[in-house]
Amino acid sequence: MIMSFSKGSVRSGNRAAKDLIADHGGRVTRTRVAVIEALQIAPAPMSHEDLGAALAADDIPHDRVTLYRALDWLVEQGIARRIAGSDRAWRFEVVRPDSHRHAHFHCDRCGRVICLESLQPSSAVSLPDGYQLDRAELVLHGACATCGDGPGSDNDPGQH
Amino acid sequence: MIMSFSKGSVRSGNRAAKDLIADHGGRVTRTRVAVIEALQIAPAPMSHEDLGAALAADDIPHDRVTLYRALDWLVEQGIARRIAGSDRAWRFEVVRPDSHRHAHFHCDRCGRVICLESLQPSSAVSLPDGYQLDRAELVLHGACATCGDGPGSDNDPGQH
DNA sequence: AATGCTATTGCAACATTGTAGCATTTACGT
DNA sequence: ACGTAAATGCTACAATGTTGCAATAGCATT
Ligand SMILES: [Mn+2]
Ligand SMILES: [Mn+2]
Ligand SMILES: [Zn+2]
Ligand SMILES: [Zn+2]
Repeated sequence: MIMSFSKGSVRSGNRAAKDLIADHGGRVTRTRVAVIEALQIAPAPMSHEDLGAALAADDIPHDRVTLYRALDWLVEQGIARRIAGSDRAWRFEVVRPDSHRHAHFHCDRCGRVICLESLQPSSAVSLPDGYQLDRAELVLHGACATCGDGPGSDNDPGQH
Repeated sequence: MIMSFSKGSVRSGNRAAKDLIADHGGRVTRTRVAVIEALQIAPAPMSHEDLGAALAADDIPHDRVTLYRALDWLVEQGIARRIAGSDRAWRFEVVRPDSHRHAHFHCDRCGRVICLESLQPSSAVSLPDGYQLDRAELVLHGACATCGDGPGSDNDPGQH
């Protein structure tokens, strides 16, 4: 039997996109596969716009709505995670077996978001009676290394 | 000399809206005053939509855009604070002299947001080199007391 | 390999939340 | 009471999603 690796085999901890989809009882479609693979190689959470551009760059035909629905499904299935920034655009990251929930840094100048894997929102918070905690989102705001350089340099380096 | 209190004199710690505006060098306008007063009596952060409804209920004519601009100005001046929920709508709260930045709870079922005044995002986080922290936003997600009651009761009690 | 079922897609229309430009009005210092 | 810049109130426009529905295409079965 021949074992073949999917073309973008990426880095350790990532499962083949197709298997991941099939194992969750979904149909393996062009857009789903492409989105998972894009998220797996991404160094940071990607917005819907980022993903659309990534697919386009790979000549993968896709529809805006389909992309939204693919992402919804991935999140429902626990394959991806949704992150709300301070702009109104969600960003997505693939859920890796090793990594847990973590905080994010959102650069208010260029809009880039980076993962702070080592910073996990403390879950031991006391809520009012009757309130049920599902998850905590911690987003730090400020200027990233690139943007913080020149004082007052509010550049927008392509990335959004 | 006669000392008159503004009609909605509200609760301790709140300054008269007009003074607050004037002290920041702004012009005292209908919408600004109404927004501040609405936020001062509000038990929880209000969305733009909430505020529009509140003004309408008080028969205060206002324009959508003007409301947005009033809120922008209040935030710029540090009179109000903007909170990003997980829906795409910002919410606003007045900055009281006593209270500091704090976390919020966002009910994913009814959309209500409540302040967790006692929970302040820890500011002692270590960021990558060159990153500059401005502020931290911590939002807890789950079900509020009202929504958590009946299992699976995803009601939407008017409040959004 | 062809068939059938239904999960997904693709398109067009719509919804929500916010911005931009610009002529008109209004707050307020004089 | 006046003059003037700050705010307003329109009308458009932009960004980000969602809904409905007919057409398509995965994939299990034959
Ligand atoms: Mn992350
Ligand atoms: Mn609050
Ligand atoms: Zn940046
Ligand atoms: Zn609720």
